[in-house]
Amino acid sequence: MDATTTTSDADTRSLEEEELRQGVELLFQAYRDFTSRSDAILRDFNFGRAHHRVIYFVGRHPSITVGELLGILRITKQSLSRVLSQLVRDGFIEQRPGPTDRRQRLMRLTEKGCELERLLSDDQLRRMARAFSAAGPKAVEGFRNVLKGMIEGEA
Amino acid sequence: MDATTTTSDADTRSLEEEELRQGVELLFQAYRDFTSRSDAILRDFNFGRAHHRVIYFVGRHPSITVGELLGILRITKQSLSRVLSQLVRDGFIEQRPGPTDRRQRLMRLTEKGCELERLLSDDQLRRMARAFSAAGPKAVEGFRNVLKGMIEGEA
DNA sequence: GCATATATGTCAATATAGCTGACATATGTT
DNA sequence: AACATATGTCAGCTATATTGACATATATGC
Repeated sequence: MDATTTTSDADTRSLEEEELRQGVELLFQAYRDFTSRSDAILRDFNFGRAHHRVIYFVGRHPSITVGELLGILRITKQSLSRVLSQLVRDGFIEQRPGPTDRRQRLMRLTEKGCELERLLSDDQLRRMARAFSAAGPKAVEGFRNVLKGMIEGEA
Repeated sequence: MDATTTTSDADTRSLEEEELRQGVELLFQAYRDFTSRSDAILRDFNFGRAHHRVIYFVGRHPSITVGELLGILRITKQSLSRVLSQLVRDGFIEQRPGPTDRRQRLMRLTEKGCELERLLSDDQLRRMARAFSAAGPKAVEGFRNVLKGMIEGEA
């Protein structure tokens, strides 16, 4: 009945919309596969994806404050608190009072935290590297530009 | 202290790795913003993102079976069951026994389901359209190619 | 110095979305 | 008849988020 296997009622939609929907679907699947790997490692530490995100962003923004991290993650401080206090307690992240504003807790990865970060990132970076080199530099630039256009405020 | 504001210890990493990490970060932020919008609409229906995904994929693959949907979503039937039975009960999705294999439940959106699908997709499609047209057709192709390279098995 | 605002932490209750395991039913296949 | 498959369902668990309320330390403005 259907000429196409996957996009059955595409006929009733414009080509342009079909292109957009294909983009949505690709993004969903890529993100799903992208995040579906480090979980085994995390489970060994009794951690979840939330811990990964915290480790990632603290690693990338050393001396970040709690408030800034909340801004990046867009979650509540209560949600962050649970994972963050575990990470601090277990020695993956250390906090120091801010030099000028001592209310702040500046965070950075410990040596142990760096190791875990690398362990966790490895698969994602490899996957990204594979996709980048398969698609080529021009494609990578396009990838970046489209993503930037999708990010809030960067439009 | 830092010459760069965001990527402080980039200096100790290769340019290539920095490019990959930038990709990871962009993907995270884009996906976060991309999915952070339809939620208000969903809440009016007492639905969550899981419902959205089911509606989306049933809309895109009419006559899909439960098993196929599970394969796309990569969740367990118990997880799917909760949201799917709500959607069927509330008349957004209808199920019919398969014509050849009557064990199957072929699913499709009802009229009501189509309306909701459009309502939910609108924001995401608009956002995608904005990013696509801002970045240009070459970038869109690159975007697609990189994402495809990140999808399991498509490497 | 007092009042107020900010940065952070914490307690408690709740919701969503996933999981595993076990078992049931209907139907198809051999 | 025996077995396999597609689906459904019950029960309990976990992770991750939410809101609301309140506490503490520190900054800042007057």
